[in-house]
Amino acid sequence: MRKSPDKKMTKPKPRSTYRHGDLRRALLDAGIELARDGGPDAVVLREATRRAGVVPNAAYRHFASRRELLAAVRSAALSALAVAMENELAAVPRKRSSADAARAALRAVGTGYLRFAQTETGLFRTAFSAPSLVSGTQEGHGAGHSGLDPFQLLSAALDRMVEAEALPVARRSDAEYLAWSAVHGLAMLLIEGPLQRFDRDTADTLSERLLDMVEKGL
Amino acid sequence: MRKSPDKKMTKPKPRSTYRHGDLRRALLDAGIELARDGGPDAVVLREATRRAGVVPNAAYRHFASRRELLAAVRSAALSALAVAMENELAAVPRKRSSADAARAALRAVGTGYLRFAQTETGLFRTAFSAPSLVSGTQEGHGAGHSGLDPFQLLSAALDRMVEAEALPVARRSDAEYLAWSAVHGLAMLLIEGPLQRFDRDTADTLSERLLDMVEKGL
DNA sequence: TGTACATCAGTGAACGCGCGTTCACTGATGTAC
DNA sequence: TGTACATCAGTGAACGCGCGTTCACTGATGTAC
Repeated sequence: MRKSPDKKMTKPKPRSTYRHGDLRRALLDAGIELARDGGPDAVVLREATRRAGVVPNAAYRHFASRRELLAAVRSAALSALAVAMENELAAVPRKRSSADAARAALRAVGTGYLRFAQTETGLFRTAFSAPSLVSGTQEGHGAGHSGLDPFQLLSAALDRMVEAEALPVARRSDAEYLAWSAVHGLAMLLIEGPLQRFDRDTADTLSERLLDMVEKGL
Repeated sequence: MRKSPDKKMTKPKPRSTYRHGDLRRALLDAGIELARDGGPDAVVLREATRRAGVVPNAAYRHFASRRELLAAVRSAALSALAVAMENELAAVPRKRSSADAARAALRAVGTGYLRFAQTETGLFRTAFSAPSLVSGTQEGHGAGHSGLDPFQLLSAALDRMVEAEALPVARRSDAEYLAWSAVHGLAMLLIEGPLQRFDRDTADTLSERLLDMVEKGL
C-alpha cells in the first residue's frame, strides 16, 4: 500500500563509505521491522535490501537465501518474546508465601506471553511460523536476557510451583504443554481468530480467567 | 514441486460441452483440494482454473476475486470441521447419568476438533485464516449437518453441562472461549508448532490430559 | 611512512516465475415467436 | 415442430507486478613488504 513513501523514508540513507558497515545487522533489522508489521510472509529479501539502501543481491553476502534471513528474524522474535516474559516476571510484587510467589510467577509468564502476542502481533506470528522443515543452521535459539527461551521460562516457572508445593509432582510432567496450549490458543484467537474484535479490557479479563483455569486445572 | 504431473493428472478432462456444467462447484472443489494440502496460501485462482480445465479468467464468472474464492473455501473448511465434531459426538457411548453424558459430549467436541486439526491440517489452517478484514459477502457460515457451526457445537455442549449440573451456572459465561483456547492452542502446537514431531499416541495422550485440565479448570 | 596488491562487500543487469486481473471476443444454449 | 435471436459462460491474448536468484564486474579496504 504505502510503498513508494516507504522507500523514500528508508532508502535515502546515502552511505558515505562504499562498504556498508554492518549490512547483516541492517538487513536483520529491516527484516524484523517487516515481520513486526506484516508477519512472516512480509519478510522479503528485496524489501529488506531496499530498506538497507543496498542492491537486492547484496543480501547474499550475508544470508544464503530468503529462508535464512527469515530464520534469523524468527530467532530475534523469540528473543523479544522471552524478554517480554522476563519483564513481566520482574514486575511481580513480593509475596508472603513461596507458593503464592510461584503462582504469581507462572501467571506472569502467561501474561507476558499474551501481552506480547497482542502488542507485537507480527513478531509473535513470526516467532511461531513453520521453521521450514528443511531448515539449515539454527544459529540463535531465541533466548532472552536470562539466556532462557520462552519455553524454558515456562518450565522454570512450573518447577518453582512444584518446589513451593503449589503443584503436585505427579502433575508436573508435560504440564508445560498443557499450560502453553491454553495460553497459545487464547493468543491465537485474540490476534487472528474470532476474538480479534475484543477490546483490550475484555481481552485482559479473559486472560485472567484463562490463567485461573490453568492454575486450577493443572 | 510436482507441477506438470499435477497438471497432467487434473487437466486432461476434456469437456464435451462448450459450457462447463458447474464451474463454480468445480472451482470450489479445486480450491478445497488446494487448501487441503497447502493451507490458505495455496488457494490460488490460476491453479484452481487449471484443475477445472478452464482458462484463468473464467473464474471471474463465479468469483469476483481470489479472496472471494478463498472465503468460500474457508466456509467449506469450517463445515467440514463441524461435521467431524458431530461425528465424534455421535460416536459417544450411552452413559448412566446425564452429567456423565454431558461431560463425554464436551470431550467429544474437543476430540473432534483436535483430530480434525491433525488429520486435515490444511483445511484446519484455512478455516482459521484471517477473514481478510475487508471481507465482502459472508455467504455460508460453515455449518455442519446439524446446521451448527463449530463454535455453536461447543456452546451447546457447555449448555448441556450446565443443565446436567456438571458445570456451575456461575462458571458458564465465556466458558466457550476458555475451552476453545485450550483446545485450539494444542491443535496449533501440534500441527505447526514445536509439538509437530510428536507421534499420534503421544498427541492423543496429551489431548486427553488437556481435556482433563479443561474439565477440571472450568 | 610509503607503495603494490589481494580480498571480498556491494554493483549492475538480467533471468524466469506465477500470480491476479482486464479486455474484447465467440459460440452453445434456451426462449419467444 | 421449426426458426431468429438475445444471453452470457467460457476463450484468447495480454498487462504489470514483485519476487528470488545468478552472473560477471569493480573499487574501497587492510595487509605485506
